[in-house]
Amino acid sequence: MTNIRDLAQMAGVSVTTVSRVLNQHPYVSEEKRKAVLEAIKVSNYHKNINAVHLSKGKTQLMGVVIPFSDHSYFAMLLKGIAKQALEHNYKLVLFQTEYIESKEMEALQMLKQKQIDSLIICSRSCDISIIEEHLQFGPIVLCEDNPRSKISSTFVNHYKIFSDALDYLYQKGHRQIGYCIGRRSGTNSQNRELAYQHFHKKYRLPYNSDYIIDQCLYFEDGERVITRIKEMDTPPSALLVTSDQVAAGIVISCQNQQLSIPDDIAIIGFDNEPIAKMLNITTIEIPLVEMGGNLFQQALNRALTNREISVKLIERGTV
Amino acid sequence: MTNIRDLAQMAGVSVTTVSRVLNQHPYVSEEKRKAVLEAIKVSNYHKNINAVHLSKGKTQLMGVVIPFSDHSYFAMLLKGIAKQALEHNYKLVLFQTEYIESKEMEALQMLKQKQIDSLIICSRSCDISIIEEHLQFGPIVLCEDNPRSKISSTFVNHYKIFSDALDYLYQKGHRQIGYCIGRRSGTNSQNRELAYQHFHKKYRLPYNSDYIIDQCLYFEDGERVITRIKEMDTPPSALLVTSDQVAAGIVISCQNQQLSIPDDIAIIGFDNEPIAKMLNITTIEIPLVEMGGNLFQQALNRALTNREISVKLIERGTV
DNA sequence: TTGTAAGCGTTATCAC
DNA sequence: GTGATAACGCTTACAA
Repeated sequence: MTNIRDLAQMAGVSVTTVSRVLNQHPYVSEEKRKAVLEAIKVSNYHKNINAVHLSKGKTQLMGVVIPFSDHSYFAMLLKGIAKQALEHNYKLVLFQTEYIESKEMEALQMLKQKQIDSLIICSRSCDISIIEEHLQFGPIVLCEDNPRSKISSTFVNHYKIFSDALDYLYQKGHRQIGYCIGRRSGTNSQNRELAYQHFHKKYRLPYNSDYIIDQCLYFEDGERVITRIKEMDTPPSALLVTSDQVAAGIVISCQNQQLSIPDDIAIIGFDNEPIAKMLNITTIEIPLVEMGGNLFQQALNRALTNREISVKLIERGTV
Repeated sequence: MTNIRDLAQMAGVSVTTVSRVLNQHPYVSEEKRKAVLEAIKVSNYHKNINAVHLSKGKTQLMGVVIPFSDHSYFAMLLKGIAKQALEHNYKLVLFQTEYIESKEMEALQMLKQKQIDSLIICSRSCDISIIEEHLQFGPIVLCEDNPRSKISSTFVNHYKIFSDALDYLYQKGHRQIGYCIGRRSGTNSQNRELAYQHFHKKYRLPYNSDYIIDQCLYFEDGERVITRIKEMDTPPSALLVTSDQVAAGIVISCQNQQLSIPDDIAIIGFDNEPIAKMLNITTIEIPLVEMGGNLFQQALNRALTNREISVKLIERGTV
């Protein structure tokens, strides 16, 4: 492997001059530039980027933490991040954590060790205080509403969205409303649960924890939801489903099992994915790709910013 | 940022000893080890991994090229790769190319520049000769059947699979068979097209290029397929659909448009995703996660291996 | 416009 | 067991 010193020797110049040519800096005579370029060509030279990284203390690598790479919500966030990354000449290092805390720690570890310049955590498992401790090693951004934290974030107000959606269903006459969620433990999930509790208090409705169905991540989970609902003595008349994929699975399951939508059960999905349009599912549009782009921008800066993204109810045929 | 030299000074030992402790090498007295460990603790020291990379000439980073991160086929391959990566203490650098050649070139560039140790290309855009040229910089593996090439690969025999599936449909009485595909230009796609042509020759069936429908990637593309088929004077009686997602979209579309499956049109999907089971779709099971794992293994070695993975027809209700 | 030389933070070789 | 010291390949003051 030929290096910058070999090049300097071949071209009969100093390493500085070679470096200048390599990084298109000014103040190099055309003559020497050509000599260097020639040397590069004949030697089939390529920069060792690790040396650059060590020297500069930067890697142009950004870490992205997601629990599952085959889940549409995260895939869309990732799409937005990847697009911005490309434009800004950053590469992405992917951490697929499956919500295992130790895998998330590995990402933080890499930030500490300077292998990545900054970190986007799309869904967090480990404690917020641990994240904060790592802030000294580089920008970290989250995709959740964490007031009074020192961490930048892009988020939607899940409390408000859930409240509004529940109100909407209430206006439509629903009194027994359940919801489906991926996991119950995240910040976003907890905000939703809070909204759910407050809703029941506000309208003095009986609170039924059976109506909260978790582990709803993929299309096929919709089947389980319907099976479970059919077993209930007093099933909910409406369901908030925090993923259009799952909502779609529910709709299909209902077809298979002769349940009528929205008469037997009303459905509101989330995200407004194409599948929701196709199946005519009422949903709450969340601009995930845009959010991904915003997360990237925040990770690029050191500034502390918390940006709320607004959403839109798309009324279709499942309510 | 404290470094290994500071540590040596603090602990009153040499950098070598510190390095030994850091890398758990033998031949360090318990006494000095403790001193070093103590220094590490009080100084909040962390290795600069870039220096390690430079020194070792390796990064423990593996590149993965996929066209779309929100496509289930690639998401599953990625899942398998990520799992192995974790076990072998490798991190993944993701290149989302959208089939744009220049983005694939960036991945090759990083291999050249030693920022990644090896590269897995799940779906290739650029010429095979370009890949071969880059083989000198590190292992590159492909996910396609490229006989007589010097490139390692894990693949399924798309020619044979397609031939068998077409024969199967022929036995079931179908004479007008079409197929849906993502793009027509990849090696895998061309093998399938070849099988399709040979099938028609073998049974002396009229060949109708309208029966090949491309750009079929996502669930929602199923709708377009059905729209198109309904416009045909002599529509196919069966469809090979190279993705269960699209097959599922087709099945739903048929429901919406009062087409009966398999009477009006028979469907065979690919991959055996959960959605196929749920919608009772006959499909060809491809162990994508396992293939991903195998790709990783090959990328880890320098040996040239070409491994064919076998598949299985899962008979359900759409044929 | 050009070059010298001092980093960047490790690992590896070799002598003691 | 231990420690100098030379790589690794690049960037960047600073000097000329």
